[in-house]
Amino acid sequence: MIKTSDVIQKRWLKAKELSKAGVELYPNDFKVLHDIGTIKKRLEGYNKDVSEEKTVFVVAGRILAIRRFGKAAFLRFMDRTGELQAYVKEDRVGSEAYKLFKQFDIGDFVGIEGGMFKTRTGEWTLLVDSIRLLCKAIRPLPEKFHGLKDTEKRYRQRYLDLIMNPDVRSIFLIRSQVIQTIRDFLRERDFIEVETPMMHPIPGGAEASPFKTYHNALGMELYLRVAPELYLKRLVIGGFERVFEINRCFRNEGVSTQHNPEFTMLEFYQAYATYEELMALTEDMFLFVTEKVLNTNTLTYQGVDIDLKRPWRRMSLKSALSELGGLEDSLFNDRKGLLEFAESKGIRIRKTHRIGKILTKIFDALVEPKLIEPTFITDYPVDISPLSRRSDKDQELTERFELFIAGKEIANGFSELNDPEDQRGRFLQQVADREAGDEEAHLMDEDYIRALEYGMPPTAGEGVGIDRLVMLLTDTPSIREVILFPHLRTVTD
RNA sequence: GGGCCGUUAGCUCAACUAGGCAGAGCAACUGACUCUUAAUCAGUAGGUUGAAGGUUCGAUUCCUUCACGGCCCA
Repeated sequence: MIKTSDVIQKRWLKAKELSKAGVELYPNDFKVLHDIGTIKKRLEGYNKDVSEEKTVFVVAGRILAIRRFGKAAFLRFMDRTGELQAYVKEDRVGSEAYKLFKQFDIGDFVGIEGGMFKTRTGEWTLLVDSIRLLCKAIRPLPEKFHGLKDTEKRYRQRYLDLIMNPDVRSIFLIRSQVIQTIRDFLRERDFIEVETPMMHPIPGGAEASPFKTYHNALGMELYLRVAPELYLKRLVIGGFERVFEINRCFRNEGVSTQHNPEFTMLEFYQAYATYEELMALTEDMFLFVTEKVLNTNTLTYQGVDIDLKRPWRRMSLKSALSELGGLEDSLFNDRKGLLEFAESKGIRIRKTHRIGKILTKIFDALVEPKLIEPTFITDYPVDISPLSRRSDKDQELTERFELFIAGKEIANGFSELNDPEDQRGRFLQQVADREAGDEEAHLMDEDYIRALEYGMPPTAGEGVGIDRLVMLLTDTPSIREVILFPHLRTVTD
């Protein structure tokens, strides 16, 4: 035992006493027949007591509160489906059993058998015929009324957070449902779910710094993936025309309320589709998810109402910059003018940045926060879109969009570049950017070029940040609130 | 990386402004109580004030450094 406070000591002694009295502290032979949710459902509409003799429920859960009255007690306990009150009376369970029950604590797991009755105040309550210890808790739970508030403790000991804070439980239930609903949506459209490598010899698919690791037996450096993109497109080449993956990506950058070093991304690819079709699909998918999970298509995020009713606004990057960012059209291709404009707005730009990067820096600072209602920004410059197909209208632009909601980037999609020669050129430009000091630029991936040379059908693909989507749907301001175990520094106690 | 704020009993928080015995509620323990809802009543116990150093007769309080966290900025 690490820190032995007085409370823990006493509980530990109590457990020893129970054990000496012949009570098994950690049995596993109790057979649960009912859960709290089911019991509550069965009682809906009942006004009389459910016969305490005829209908007996067998449930288990963790004790959250005990109110003792000498020879009787109310206790509140919970299982995965909810919370229920139980009433333990000495004359019903027997004096021996009641004596042992007196040694049970908040936090202990118990198995209970009994019928249901309504209390004087009209609350359905389990009238206990027998109660049995299923697991003794040595440490006390946080206080019943204020609960657990300390943010650091909530993250480090998430199990306590989940026990004490129903809202937190609800966030992660919604997260699970969101992911499940997305799977349903894509499967209905004939997508198959795949798993591609987490460890990449050449990190690619996004402009980001990777985590480096080392494989001892192979004697080679590997990188945790920053995106699954290049592998998923290899699968399209292999004939899996509709694929998706929902899994972790890793980016070696700062942590903030919007960034966790590992985060969950949905990526999907559909052959013979264009970025236009994916925008429509995205609208469908998001509405499908909000209607299934939240039963609505309007959201409130941090006090701001957001209507998801389609069609969503679409603007080119250029018009967004001029209309919302106050950037004159004439500056769009004027690198020097852009640098001056950025400086006048207090936006720091690195000398090595090419025009596309400068435009996105300006966009991030001046336009992104204004995109509250769902908005697709389209037509991104080629030099910041090394994997996107060029636009037929303008060879310097790509068939690409990013989706913004509530001032956050939620999704990024494009018609895929399937011309191997163009792709090689783009990689070469990225390599040059890297040599010029851009550490996030792509590396040359000859294996991927070779795959493209076998031919990839016209395809469109998209990535959706699941964490940010869940933040939006659960109205949480920090990404750490939607990740069960967010990254924290280790602490030695 | 920078700025601001925080770290006190198992939990939630006081005490810091202006240095002077470290406190409350809940939880725990003892007793009373067979329909409670943050049950109630009487009593008891519980602290390396995040860590190290400094100033001082005296530091939770002032100063320095460090650790961890939160928010904002990059």
